[in-house]
Amino acid sequence: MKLSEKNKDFFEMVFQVVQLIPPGRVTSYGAIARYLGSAQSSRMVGWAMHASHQVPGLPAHRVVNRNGLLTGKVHFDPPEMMEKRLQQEGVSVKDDAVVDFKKIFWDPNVELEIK
DNA sequence: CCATTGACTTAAG
DNA sequence: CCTTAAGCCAATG
Repeated sequence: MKLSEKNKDFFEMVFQVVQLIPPGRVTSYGAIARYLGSAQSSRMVGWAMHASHQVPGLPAHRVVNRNGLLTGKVHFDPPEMMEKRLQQEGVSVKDDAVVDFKKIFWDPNVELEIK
């Protein structure tokens, strides 16, 4: 093995965490970033999500911003699919924002435990 | 190679 | 409540 299977570390990690998000729950870019050790580089998580198109079955709709707003909904096939899926999983969305966001917030740092 | 942008976040006014 | 500014790192032109 040489320098072939590197790169994508961050992306892979993001995808894994996103897929680990349980139904009816949501998380934020910052939380994922922190879990990955990028703490303040929540933007990179966003970029990773931008590349999520190469990962089918990725529940990107469960990832919202710190405000619980569906900021990335416009990047979905039909933008309304994001909130649609969330509602489908039992997550109430109002005005492009997740209702009781704090309650259904899923923090990988907590749920996946910190070591 | 430099400049701009981006699915973010926090702080300050 | 809304606007600016700055920090962060990668991708794109």
